Amino acid sequence: MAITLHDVARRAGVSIKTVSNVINDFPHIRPETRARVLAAIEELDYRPNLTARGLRSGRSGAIGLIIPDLRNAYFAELAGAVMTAAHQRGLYVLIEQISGYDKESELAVLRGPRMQMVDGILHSVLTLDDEDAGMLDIPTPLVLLGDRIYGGPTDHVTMPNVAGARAATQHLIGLGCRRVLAFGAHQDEVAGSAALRLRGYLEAIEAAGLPVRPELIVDVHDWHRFDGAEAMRAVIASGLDFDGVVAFNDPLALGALRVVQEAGLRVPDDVAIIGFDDIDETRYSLPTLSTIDPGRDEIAEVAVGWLVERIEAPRGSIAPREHETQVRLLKRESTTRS
Amino acid sequence: MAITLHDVARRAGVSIKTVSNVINDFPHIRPETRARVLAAIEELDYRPNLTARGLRSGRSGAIGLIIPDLRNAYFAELAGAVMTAAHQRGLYVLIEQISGYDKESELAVLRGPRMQMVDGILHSVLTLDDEDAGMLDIPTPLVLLGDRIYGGPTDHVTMPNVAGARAATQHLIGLGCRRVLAFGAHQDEVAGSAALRLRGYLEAIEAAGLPVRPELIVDVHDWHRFDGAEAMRAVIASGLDFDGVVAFNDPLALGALRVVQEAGLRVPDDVAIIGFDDIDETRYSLPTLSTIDPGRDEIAEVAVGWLVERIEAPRGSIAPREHETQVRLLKRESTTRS
DNA sequence: CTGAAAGCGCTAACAC
DNA sequence: GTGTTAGCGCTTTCAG
Repeated sequence: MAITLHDVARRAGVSIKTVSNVINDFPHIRPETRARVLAAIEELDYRPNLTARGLRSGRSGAIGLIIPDLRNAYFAELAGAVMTAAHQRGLYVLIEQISGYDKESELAVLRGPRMQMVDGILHSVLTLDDEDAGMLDIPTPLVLLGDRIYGGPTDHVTMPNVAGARAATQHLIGLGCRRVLAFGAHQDEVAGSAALRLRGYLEAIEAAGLPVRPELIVDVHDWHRFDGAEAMRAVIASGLDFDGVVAFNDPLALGALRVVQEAGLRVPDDVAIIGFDDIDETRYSLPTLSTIDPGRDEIAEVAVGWLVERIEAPRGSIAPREHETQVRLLKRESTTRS
Repeated sequence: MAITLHDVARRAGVSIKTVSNVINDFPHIRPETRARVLAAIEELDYRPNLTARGLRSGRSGAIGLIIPDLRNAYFAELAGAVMTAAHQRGLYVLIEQISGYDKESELAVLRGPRMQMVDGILHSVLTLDDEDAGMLDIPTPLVLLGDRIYGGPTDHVTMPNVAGARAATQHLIGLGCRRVLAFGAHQDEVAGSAALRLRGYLEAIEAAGLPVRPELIVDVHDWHRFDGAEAMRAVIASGLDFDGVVAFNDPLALGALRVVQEAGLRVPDDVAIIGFDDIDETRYSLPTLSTIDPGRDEIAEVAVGWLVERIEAPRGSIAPREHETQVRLLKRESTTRS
């Protein structure tokens, strides 16, 4: 059996309350008493039982992080940033992946037993949209990540999806591209990153006075490297003519980059390619990949900060807030024509 | 305040024990009583308080996973595999990253407050070695991942580091390479993946009757893509002559791959390159990267299975076991000469 | 400044 | 089959 407060109290010749006071840095303790308690803690190698503390105080000291998939580098990097921000505040992070690409799976995780014991939840929205805002009005403090829910009941930390995709598309048009692929669309959806990035693409095309060509909008359902490669293979096999690619995330872009070059096209001279998210890998592909920096550390820092505020404030006392990070276009070799 | 067992019991007109019995699928409950309780649970939307259950039962339902760094794709992919294996057994996973590259940081995580509330720990060893085996004799069930501790007090699931590196090196020698770089060594260490992979390299060089050239052993401390690129830049700047690279992990190989090609060398014709770990990305680089498959899913499955056995068995009743996955050499373009 | 006692929500003995 | 009771280890009143 582990050492408890009682053992320490007995050893130090005080009551458990005094030990508890010392541990929790209560003021008004005589220095010699404190020293005696500290010595007892040291000698017995006492560690407080966090479960018991959690039961009594109603706080677990954990926050939940719900993300689509750790194998996606963007989310792994985001998870790392969230863990760093949380640890600085003495919290630990319970990561959950959304098992399926549908609303039921997503809500199941949010309401599941695992998220029931955390003090607050950071939820990177995958399929939920404005219609589902009501489902998010849960008792646990919640901060949403990613672009999808507007007018929701809680805080929302986003990256500038529309503006980012618009900037990326404008950049390619500025390079002289006239047949730019929107690569990774989900045309059956009205909200979500895919829809917003497509909107940014369309805005840039129209602003430049170019025609919107439906055949240049390529749907790719999953956003892994593999899917980008497969989709690009199909595009090339179809004989479609194109000279630029705005990929809706970096793995898609990297998969496409590979296949484009395999087909004998030069990047960026024949085809310019730009991604989205600035995962580490984009700095070391050949050629290096231009991309949109979503401000990952800033997202993590703001989101954790707001979540902590919500955990500490009475429920309902904080009105929904929104934070959008700054767009940063990172120009690398895949869009630098000599 | 949340709904408790008492609320359900009152609603159903039974005692809390009966409700508890229903929830825990005890036999010997009259069907109509069970139905009444279930209805009350439904109506009140009751969810058991896992913290209270944990305090009472001494089990939290969580296992800890200690890994060096989530930003490293290998560990992110491993974490995903571990979460899958754990969820199948109804456990959740608490991931912790080791903050610094030293024994103190590593032991601090292992003994820290967060790992104190889990039922068992999966620890992917970073800097600890045989000397530290004693430090691992902790009360919490523990299964070690990665190659380093021999004769330790607990189970150990490893990948064949020596054999893998030997196979990789032999593969390059078979291609005709005579000056093969060992890329990513930590020559100040005697244990750990770096030391084992170096040993495999040396074994293959000697078995082939080639001279061991110290200048071909390149130390690279961190194993990120960036470090691989920087180290390869230095190698090329130094004018060192080489025709093959056995990189000790995939990001190192990918960083090197990039810089080698930038310098005008062709891969695999001038320089053949092979990595280690089979991260997803190796399938989509240009050229695709040959690598060693460490059997990630197998590692996760065996490790979680053994950990669960240890959690359920009395402490000390299971003798230390070892499991080593099979070597699989994946030949891709970076080592396929026409 | 420190001690005694209550109780967070649940499970596990043991009655009935 | 079901109810009663105790207590997991801690924090939190409330006395003293």
